Amino acid sequence: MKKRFKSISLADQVFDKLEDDIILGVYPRGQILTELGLAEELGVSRTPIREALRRLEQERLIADNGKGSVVLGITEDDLLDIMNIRERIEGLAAYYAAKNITPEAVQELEHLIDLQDFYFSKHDVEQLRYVDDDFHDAISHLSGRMVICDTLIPLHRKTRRYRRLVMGDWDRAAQVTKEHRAIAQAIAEGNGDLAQELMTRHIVHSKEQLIKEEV
Amino acid sequence: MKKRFKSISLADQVFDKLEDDIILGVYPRGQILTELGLAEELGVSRTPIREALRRLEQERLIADNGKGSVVLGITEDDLLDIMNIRERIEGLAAYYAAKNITPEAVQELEHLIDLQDFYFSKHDVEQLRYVDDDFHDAISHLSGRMVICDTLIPLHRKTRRYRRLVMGDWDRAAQVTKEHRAIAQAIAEGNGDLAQELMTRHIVHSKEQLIKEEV
DNA sequence: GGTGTTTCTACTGTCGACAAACGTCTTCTT
DNA sequence: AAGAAGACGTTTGTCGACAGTAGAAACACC
Repeated sequence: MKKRFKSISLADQVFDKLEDDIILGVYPRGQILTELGLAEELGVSRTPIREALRRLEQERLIADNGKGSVVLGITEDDLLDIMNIRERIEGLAAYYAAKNITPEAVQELEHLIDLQDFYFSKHDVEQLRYVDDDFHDAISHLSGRMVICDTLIPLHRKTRRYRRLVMGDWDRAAQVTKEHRAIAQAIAEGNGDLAQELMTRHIVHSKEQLIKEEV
Repeated sequence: MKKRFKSISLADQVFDKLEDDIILGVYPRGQILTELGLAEELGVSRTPIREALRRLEQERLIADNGKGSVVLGITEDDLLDIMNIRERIEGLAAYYAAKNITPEAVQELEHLIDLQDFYFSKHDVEQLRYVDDDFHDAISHLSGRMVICDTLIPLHRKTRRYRRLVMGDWDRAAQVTKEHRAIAQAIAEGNGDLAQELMTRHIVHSKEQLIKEEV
């Protein structure tokens, strides 16, 4: 049997945990994180902590403050900017995904759509949120354009916290599943222009929903 | 006298050097870099090298290959994607810059425009390239939107190599200086919509120029 | 009491060392 | 001769240690 699960390094684990905690607000904006403190808290040496902090710094989730790292997190302005950027870029990803479509890709998208329908029918908000993430990440990957992936996927991760809120609105969740299905179909048919337009509209809707919730 | 120059850590220096070397092609695509090899070559220990490699990995300039890191660099596809993304985002930066304009910001932009005119009159292509970089970075910063900065500035860095080619075309360089001046003026006047449109058109022109050169 | 100076403490930057993982080459067996 | 098994070398992941530094606190002096 092929080796399928590559061992995750401690540094990766620390990064995943800290990223999640910061995005979800476990570490609030303004909190100071020190390498030694985290090392003790997580029971590892400073080396993997350092690596994780540097990556968080590069994603601007924390900032070096001379004395420790201060948590920045995601502000409401950030969130608006993220949606504005996604609104302008994510259609490109869908376009290229449609242009590069393969039978395997179609299958992958269909699987995600099926999952989405399943969790929707079960009213499982948490899982719907994950599938939503996966759907958008999958299309980014299917575009085959690395720069687009690198631009979009960090933005997807940063919206995780708020995605939960949006998906909690059941009418919107129903609309999302419908829009996703239409996008997947356009991509499967290789209709790049349609996929691009549907995706852009989808993000615009999500942005409007988000603005509405914040008020 | 105030301490003005913060000491740059070895890791930062290594990162800057490697990033430059990869973007400018000193390390060609496909070359394998090992931590130990670089440590010996640069005369530092593996720790700062590791940190630099991880950051390069996050920018997808290299990829971990199990045995060392393989240089990816910037492909022509990447470059096209970068310009497509900038074309869609950089107008936003200009828009916000115009909205947040301050007297200091106006002065900074005017200074960059003056510099640009100066180097243009001296036919100094190399310096023009730097000023071009600075101009676009400055507008990103003036937008005051961190997510936009984080999206655009890495893309600016990655186009450094090709910017030199473009600026070598003297007609285009003249046009660039004119377009920059118009953008700076729109921003200084606080005209966000105009700044956005001028900036977008400017990037579109640059993209078209780039495509023309590659053929 | 306020201000400049010194000390102190906590943190980061860097290093060398050790162990685990992975591929490679040799060697043994059939 | 071909294939399997094991030894070897290279590279990375992780650790603890040491030095340098920057801010804070304590102290002395006016």
